[in-house]
Amino acid sequence: MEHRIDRIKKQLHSQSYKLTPQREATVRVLLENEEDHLSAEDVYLLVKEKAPEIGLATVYRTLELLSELKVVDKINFGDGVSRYDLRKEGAEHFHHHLVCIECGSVEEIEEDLLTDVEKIVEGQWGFEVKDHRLTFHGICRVCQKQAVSAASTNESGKE
Amino acid sequence: MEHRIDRIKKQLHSQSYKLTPQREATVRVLLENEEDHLSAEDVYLLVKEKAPEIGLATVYRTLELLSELKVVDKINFGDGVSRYDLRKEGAEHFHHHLVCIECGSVEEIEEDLLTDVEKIVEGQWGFEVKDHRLTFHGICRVCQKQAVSAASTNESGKE
DNA sequence: CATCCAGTGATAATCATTATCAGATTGTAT
DNA sequence: ATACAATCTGATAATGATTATCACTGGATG
Ligand SMILES: [Zn+2]
Ligand SMILES: [Zn+2]
Ligand SMILES: [Zn+2]
Ligand SMILES: [Zn+2]
Repeated sequence: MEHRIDRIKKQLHSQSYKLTPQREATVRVLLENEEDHLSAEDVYLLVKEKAPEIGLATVYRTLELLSELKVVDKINFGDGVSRYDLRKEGAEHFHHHLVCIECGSVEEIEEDLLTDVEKIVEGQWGFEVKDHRLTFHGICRVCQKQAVSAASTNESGKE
Repeated sequence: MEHRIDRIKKQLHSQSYKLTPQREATVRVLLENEEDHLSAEDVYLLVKEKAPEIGLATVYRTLELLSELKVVDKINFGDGVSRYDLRKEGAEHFHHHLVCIECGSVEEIEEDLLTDVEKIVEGQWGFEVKDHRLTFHGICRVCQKQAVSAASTNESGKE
């Protein structure tokens, strides 16, 4: 934790930005909720618990700054809000997501998976890939099981 | 053109929706600008040229409806507006996009490219893929050429 | 005809995000 | 320490996209 804060601090300093208390509080919230996909509002409410004096605008500004520095990636799952996702240590690219259309859960995929596809895109389309966004929409493991058990219940009930 | 309108008409009827004049005008605009990625506002302005009496709300409603019927796909390139992209005839999945971070141009990729990746996701993550969104961010062919020629100009100018 | 109801247009309301601006904080030169 | 400039912050207003509301229309049904 402290280690990662230090790295981010250095990254900020390298562009002559400071790690102010507000920025640090925001980063801590992101680190503590790394598995989630928080909106700016979500982050704001969580930061407020520790640093009640912080303003919403500052949270937006901080997230924007972290986004420029590639500390976080901004992503949109189509529900009208931007979400902010910490980039894993040393990750070259943004990771992928599995969004369940039944329960709304979001799972992460760390593996790159796109190496071959990017080669094709570079070779065949002459497009120099810098980053990507890949999201799959479908049915998660849990919802699949529920569908199966619901079906067998119906069957035994001779519906 | 008429052929595709007919198919969409049937698709609407199959869910007991009607192809009203407003809806038809909207669909025609989408067909005539298939290569673009229009926002709701864009569509509204274009439809107004032919059917000046149409209201913005109706355009939003129509796009939402077409989206549910999978006639169009709603996509967000991160610029704060939703864009609507006609699904190609008979296409199983949404197509992919190449967004240039220099000039903002958007190129399309019809080829699926993700068959293998989806197999992995289904096998290894147990996730049943229904659809996907894949966007590459990078430098398009044109901007690459410009960068090269700019560099050689500098060189010959002994900058 | 009377009734019903999906669909429509105008416009108000909502909600996320951005802009503004005065005050606080920091670093630095004197 | 004092003065000064630059950065940063919080409150709040403004913006802009999208959604909700509501009265009205036109076609279908009996
Ligand atoms: Zn699920
Ligand atoms: Zn994620
Ligand atoms: Zn370009
Ligand atoms: Zn497209």
